[in-house]
Amino acid sequence: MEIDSNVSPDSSKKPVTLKTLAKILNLTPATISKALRDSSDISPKTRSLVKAKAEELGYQPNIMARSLINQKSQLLGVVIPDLRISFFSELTRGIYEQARISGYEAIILVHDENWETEKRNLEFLSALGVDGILIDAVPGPNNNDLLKRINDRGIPVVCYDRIVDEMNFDAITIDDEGASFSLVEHMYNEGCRDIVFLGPTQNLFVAKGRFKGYRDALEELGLDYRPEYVVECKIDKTDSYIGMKKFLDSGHNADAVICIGGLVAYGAGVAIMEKGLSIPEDICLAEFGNNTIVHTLGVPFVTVNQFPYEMGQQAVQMIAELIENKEIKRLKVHNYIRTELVVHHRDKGKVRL
Amino acid sequence: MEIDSNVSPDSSKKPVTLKTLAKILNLTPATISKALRDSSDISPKTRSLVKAKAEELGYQPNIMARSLINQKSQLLGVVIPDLRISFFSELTRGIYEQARISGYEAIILVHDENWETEKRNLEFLSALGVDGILIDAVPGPNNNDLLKRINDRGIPVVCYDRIVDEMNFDAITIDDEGASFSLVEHMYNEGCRDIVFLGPTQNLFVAKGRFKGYRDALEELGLDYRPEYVVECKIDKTDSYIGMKKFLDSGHNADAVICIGGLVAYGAGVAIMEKGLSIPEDICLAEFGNNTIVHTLGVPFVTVNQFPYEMGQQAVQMIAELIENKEIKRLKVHNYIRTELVVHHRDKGKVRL
DNA sequence: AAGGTTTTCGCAAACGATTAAGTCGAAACG
DNA sequence: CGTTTCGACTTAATCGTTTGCGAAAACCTT
Repeated sequence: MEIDSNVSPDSSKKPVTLKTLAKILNLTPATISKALRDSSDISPKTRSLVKAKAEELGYQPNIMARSLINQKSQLLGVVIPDLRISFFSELTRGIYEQARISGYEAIILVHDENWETEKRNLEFLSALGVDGILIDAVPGPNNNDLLKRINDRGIPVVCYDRIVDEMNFDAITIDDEGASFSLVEHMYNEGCRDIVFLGPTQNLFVAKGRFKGYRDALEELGLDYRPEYVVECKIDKTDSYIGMKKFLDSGHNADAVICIGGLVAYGAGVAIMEKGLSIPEDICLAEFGNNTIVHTLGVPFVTVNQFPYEMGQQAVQMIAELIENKEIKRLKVHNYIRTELVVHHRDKGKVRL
Repeated sequence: MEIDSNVSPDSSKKPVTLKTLAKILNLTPATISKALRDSSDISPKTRSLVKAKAEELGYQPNIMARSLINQKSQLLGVVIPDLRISFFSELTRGIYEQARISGYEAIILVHDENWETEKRNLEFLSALGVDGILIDAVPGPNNNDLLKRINDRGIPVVCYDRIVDEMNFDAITIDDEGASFSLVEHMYNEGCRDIVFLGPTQNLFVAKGRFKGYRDALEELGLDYRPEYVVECKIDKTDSYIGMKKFLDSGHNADAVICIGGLVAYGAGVAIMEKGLSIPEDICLAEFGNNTIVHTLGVPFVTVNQFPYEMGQQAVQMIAELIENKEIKRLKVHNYIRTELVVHHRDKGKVRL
């Protein structure tokens, strides 16, 4: 501890407002406001005078006050599952960078796969008065009513990555079905025949799609669909660990595991390695999202790159458009973003910047 | 594209305000406001009547309006370098979870090691009217004036992880000097004698501290300080890659590299492996923060765990206290958070949930 | 110089919520 | 029964901005 020399005892402690400037310049707040917004109402002389003073005193328009009167905040609410997953942090990056470009500021909130947290987030965003909401929802219909109410009050909603079922919001996702199909196909070509699907299979657009791709591929490739090879688990590393462990203990053979995401793949990977099996020699591990957490297992795996940054960008573009022409809109838009199958090898020379 | 059945043609599209409720219940907005806040001014009957109606219509107090009149937003501004680095995302998690507990909502913005972005972020937060600001600053004094002005206007500032030089804000960091010292000591005990320091060494409290710990340890251990073993680079994987590459190409021997953070360690790791050297057999790699990105190199490394979650929590507690007793404060507080030396091994059985 | 036009600025209301002060009627008191 | 007190609600001001309208002053025009 040391004496703080930076606290000027009677520094103003008051923000500079229109009123402050008005008083100093012997004008009214209205005039200052107009001058700063380059209204033709105000003479060029006064305009530059005002601007100079505003600059000097470091005037900053109060966003809250402005939003109140304008009924527009230029704020975008973003709800996202978990920033520690690289897929999501990259996606978030796409969102807030594009948001600035489009003239908005992104307010980012995490729901942590918990619908009550999601509820709080949505309520907060709505109460804050954001102009639109981007949501990567918690599985399940828990907050559908709330979302509907928010949407009914004129706040557009766009889903990204995961779609909120039966709500018909505009959305941007990958082609889950197709990507999942390709993944199974790839495994097949590598010689795998006993392919496990790990993750939720319902309640979630993503889950349904990826599961359908899995089933369709099996059929197309002439493999039997065996329900015991579908291991249901939550999007959670512990839950997937338990699920995978149980499967392995049950004595079934597997030579590939398709996981619905990075967290699930991580849990599965741990279970497999604990069992003394090696990846990919004994079991091929696959997931969606090319997540960093899977890399920490230190073993090669197969992944579907979803270009999260681009997904974030496009989500913002969609919501921006919705905000700007609210009335015209009558159609549900569902855009798909490209994907790419990536096979990681043990060859460490391949590590890239 | 499909017809959107969810757009109710003339759904109100109007948020429910105090006025709305007032009109419906034949009362004035003032009464509603008081009723909802359980003022003894209002009779129990009316109170429950109002509450019922508010619940029914899903009334949400407008945060902007409330903040305007209260001159308090219950918002915390958080500026952070890069959410893709696990140290920061974990820290952010500590922040927003503690923020809720303390009754605030955290507005998270990323500066991306760019001082102009940092400036925009700070200006936005100040204009938004946050009650306090938490900052993990961009190195350099670029925004010191702005920070000072914001602070002078009564918005408390707390630094976490990195300290803003010469500003005397309250802060929470690790004991950079001590941790760095221990790291060098550890390397020495492992037999390393040619230890490189990689990263910035100035302009940044963290950098200065870690660099000082490095120098002090060398001296204590009886090793020569050789300036050519200090490789300056920015907190950026490409820049550290270039720096490390240059060092290796110059023919110097090294058996350990202490990197200032995860990004730097990653770049260094790539350079080392590209050179055909192996980690840790030829060169030990060390960093601060136990960052996931370093794990993606797939090699064992040494790290200083900084307990980012706890750091975030404590940062919030500090700012909350500052906000709540603004006038009393006269001392600069600098709290230190514990650290822990972690040595990662190649033994993959050790992978944990 | 008188009338007309334009420029330049002030007035006042509004956004939604909060709160001190005020009102009005009814119960309580001596 | 007159007066006080209190309960229950309303009025009005406020936070910082924005904006339509009105008014005064300046500029033309003939």
